[in-house]
Amino acid sequence: MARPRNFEEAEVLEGAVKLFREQGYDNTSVPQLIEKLGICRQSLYKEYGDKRGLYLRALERWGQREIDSKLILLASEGSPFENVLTVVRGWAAYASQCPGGGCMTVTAIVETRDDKEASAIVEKQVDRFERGFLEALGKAKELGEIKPKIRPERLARTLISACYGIGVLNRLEGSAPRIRDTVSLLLEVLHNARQS
Amino acid sequence: MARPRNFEEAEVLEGAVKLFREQGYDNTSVPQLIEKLGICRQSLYKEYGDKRGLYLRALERWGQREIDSKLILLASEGSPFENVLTVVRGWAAYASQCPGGGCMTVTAIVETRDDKEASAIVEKQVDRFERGFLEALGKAKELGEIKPKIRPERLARTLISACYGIGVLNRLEGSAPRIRDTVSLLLEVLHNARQS
DNA sequence: GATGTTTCAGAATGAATGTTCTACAACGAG
DNA sequence: CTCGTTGTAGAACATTCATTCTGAAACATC
Repeated sequence: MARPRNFEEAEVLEGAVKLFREQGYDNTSVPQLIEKLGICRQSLYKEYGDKRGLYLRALERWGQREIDSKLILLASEGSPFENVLTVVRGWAAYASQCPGGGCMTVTAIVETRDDKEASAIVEKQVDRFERGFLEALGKAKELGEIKPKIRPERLARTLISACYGIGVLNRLEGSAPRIRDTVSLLLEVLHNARQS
Repeated sequence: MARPRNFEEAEVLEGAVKLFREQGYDNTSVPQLIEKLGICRQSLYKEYGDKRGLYLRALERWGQREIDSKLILLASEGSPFENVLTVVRGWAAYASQCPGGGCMTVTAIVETRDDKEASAIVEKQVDRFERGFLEALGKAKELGEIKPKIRPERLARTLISACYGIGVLNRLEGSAPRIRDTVSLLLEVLHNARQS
């Protein structure tokens, strides 16, 4: 009953994630978004309200995708402790594969410190990630995979810190050795926590 | 032989550090700088070239001050290992004292990813910091304060990662427990590395 | 084929940005 | 005092930004 839209919701959001992730919020202009996303001005404003609206949706989508994949790994069958190791290794591998490139969440933490709505989205995702670690470690403890005196909460929180620390340093050229050694030491800590 | 200037170099730079640190580069406007720094437009441009010039100077000053204070602590008399502990504890204490507030270096890493000059300044400071840790840990090893099998490089790199990881998380509300546990675990790792 | 509705494409708008220009003020030297 | 120099104050400028507005285009229905 009307002219068909020329864009696909999913593609637009995906493109927005890409642009905002690579360039940040301020350095991505509306004209640029229009050009790269294949959506016209009017539709963008009709669909998302404004630039910030699109950003928030993109941020949420990025976090959802990023964290979901980790949670699936953490909750998958087999040894929960091994799953934790897999996620940590994977996080590090991702960093080393795209040096300089980056996690949108890290950018958002720094960029949107005064935007409560954006902060809430980020916090939610980080919390989900941490809970994922915590549940896996809790299960590992129940299964006797880690020593009784180890506190899963503390380990989970440290893993989160390490992950986002890696996320920042990955933005800094010449930090590959730092990331490598950090992960190596982290894995050693985990190894020591293991019930042998 | 001319009209005396109405501003003090040091004050201007100090104010610029404060503003850029709190708000970032993009969100700090030239009018705002003029208003808060007590320097007039013309003088700002004459003295620093442009806004970015002032930012680079401010970034350098911040890094200089921040890292210098750590290096002094790390190289001070007494046990080098204890000095490392002091700096780590101090870094964490600073974070917990100003939650949400932040290290200008962390912001710069994220904000200025395409600015080679700014990146160079940041890298230089981070390297200095890491070398400070490394030298202290090296001395500690010579003195037999840490176990022979411990590699100071790896430990130093990990400490850097942890510090800047803390710097990011400090921007995220509700991360105080994460920071606390991370430091606690970090100190435990150091404790285990100690030659008892 | 005409009508109604939704999308599209781009011009128009108004505010904010960084930077430059202009006129005036304050000093030291002659 | 007068002149040359340097700093100040703020107007003026060009650009860019996010956003809104305008008119044509593309479909479904009648």
